[in-house]
Amino acid sequence: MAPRTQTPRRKTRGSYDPEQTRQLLLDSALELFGDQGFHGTSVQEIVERAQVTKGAFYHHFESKQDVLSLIHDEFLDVQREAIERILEEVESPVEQLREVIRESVLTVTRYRQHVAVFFQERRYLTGRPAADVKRKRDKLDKAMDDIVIAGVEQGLFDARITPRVAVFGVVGMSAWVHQWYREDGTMSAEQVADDLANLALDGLVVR
Amino acid sequence: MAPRTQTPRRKTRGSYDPEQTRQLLLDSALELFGDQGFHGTSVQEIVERAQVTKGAFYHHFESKQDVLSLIHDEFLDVQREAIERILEEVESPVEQLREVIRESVLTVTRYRQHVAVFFQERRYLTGRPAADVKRKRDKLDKAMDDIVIAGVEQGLFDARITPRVAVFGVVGMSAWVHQWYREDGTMSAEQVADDLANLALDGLVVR
DNA sequence: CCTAACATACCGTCCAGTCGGAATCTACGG
DNA sequence: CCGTAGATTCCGACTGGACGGTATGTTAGG
Repeated sequence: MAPRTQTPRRKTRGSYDPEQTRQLLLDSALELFGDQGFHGTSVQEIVERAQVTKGAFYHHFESKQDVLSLIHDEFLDVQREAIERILEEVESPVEQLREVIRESVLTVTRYRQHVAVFFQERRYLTGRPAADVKRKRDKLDKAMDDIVIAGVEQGLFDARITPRVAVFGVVGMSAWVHQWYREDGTMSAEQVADDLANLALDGLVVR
Repeated sequence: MAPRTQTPRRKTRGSYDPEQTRQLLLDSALELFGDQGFHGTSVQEIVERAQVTKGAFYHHFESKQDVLSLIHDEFLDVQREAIERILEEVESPVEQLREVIRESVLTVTRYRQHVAVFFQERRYLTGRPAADVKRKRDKLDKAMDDIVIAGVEQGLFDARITPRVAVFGVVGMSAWVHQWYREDGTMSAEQVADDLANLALDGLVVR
C-alpha cells in the first residue's frame, strides 16, 4: 500500500513472480503518470521502466485506463481509512477537522504522485471507473461537510462561512501541497500540516 | 482579454478576417484544452470547432505548444495586473491579502478554463515558454510572500505560521475553486470570494 | 500582381492493443 | 521421485489508426 521508492530484489522464488511484476508495473506507471501525465506516457515507457514487455502488461491489466483507475482507487481508499479512523478517535468537530487537515497534508506528501495523478488525470477516466471514483469522492466530501456542519451547530465554527465552501477551501489548500512540497526541502511534512491546520482553524490575522 | 463564451458573427469585413480567425482558434483551443487536456485534444478538433482547417491554424501559430503558452501568458498577465492594482490601492497587509484572495477567486471563476489549463497542462511546456512562465509565477509568489511578511513584521499576522506555507495555502484554496465552482450553481462568485477570504484571515473557529 | 489568408492532400511517426508462441509453474498419476 | 499435461506468465513482432506538422494549391485584399 505504501508508495515504493526502491524495489528490493525479490525473495528468490523462481523466474516468474507475477505479484512482483504486477506491482513493478503499477509503481512504474504511477511514477510516469505523475511526471508526464497519462497521455504523455506510453505503455512502452511503462514496461521499459519495469523491465518487462508489453505482453506482461496486457497480461496483468486490461488496458492503460485500467491502471489509471487502480491508482485512483488505492488513493481514495487511503483517504477513506484515514477519515474513518479520525471520526472514531476524536469527538470535537474542531479537533476532528484539525486532524483531517493534518492527515490529509501528510497523505498528500507521502502519496505525492498518487495525488498528482488523481487530480490531473481524473478526466481521462470514463464509464464504470469514473462513476466509482465520483461515488467515493462524494462520500469523502460529505464526511467533511458533516464535521463542519456539526461544528457550526455547536457554535464552534463561524456561521458566516458556508460549510461547503469551507470544506472546499480546506481540501484545496491540502491538495495543493502536491504542487510545491518536496521531501528534500527545508520543511518537514509535519510542520506544513500544522501550519495549514492552524491557518484554516484560527486564520492568519492575530486578535 | 475576457474569455469568450459566444462568438458574435463578425462585423462584416470581407471573406478574410485574420484577427477573428486567430481569436476563434484561441478560444476553441482554450475550451478543448480545459475540458480534455492538452494531449487529449488534437489540432483537428480545434480547427473543426473553430470551423476552419489546419492550414489556418498553422498559418497563425507555430505549433500546438505555441497556443498553450499563449494561454498561459494571458492568464498570468491578468493575475499580475490584479495584484499590482491592489498593492497601489490598499495599504494594510491585512486588507491587501483580503483583496488578493477575493480577486484571485473572482479571476478563477471568470477564467475557469485558463486556470484548468494552467495548472494541469503546465508540464507540457518546454524551453523558452516554460522558463517565461516560471519567471512570471515566481514574481507573483514573491509579491504575495512580501505581503504576508510585512503583515507579520507589523504584528498583524500570526507569526507561528510560516509565511511561505500561508501563501501556498491561500493560493491553493483559491486555485482549487476551478475544480468545483460552476456558474450555474447556487453560489455567486462574490459569495465564494468573501467566504474564502474570511476563512484564510479569521479562520473557521469562533473565539 | 504580389502578399496574406486560408484550404486540402499528404507524410512520417508514434502508440494502444493484439497475437502466436515460448518459457515456467502446478497438479497429479504412476 | 518422475513425467507430463494443462494452465499461467511473459515475450516481441506486428497492425491499424490517429496525430502533429508540411507542402502545395487556391482565393481574397491592397
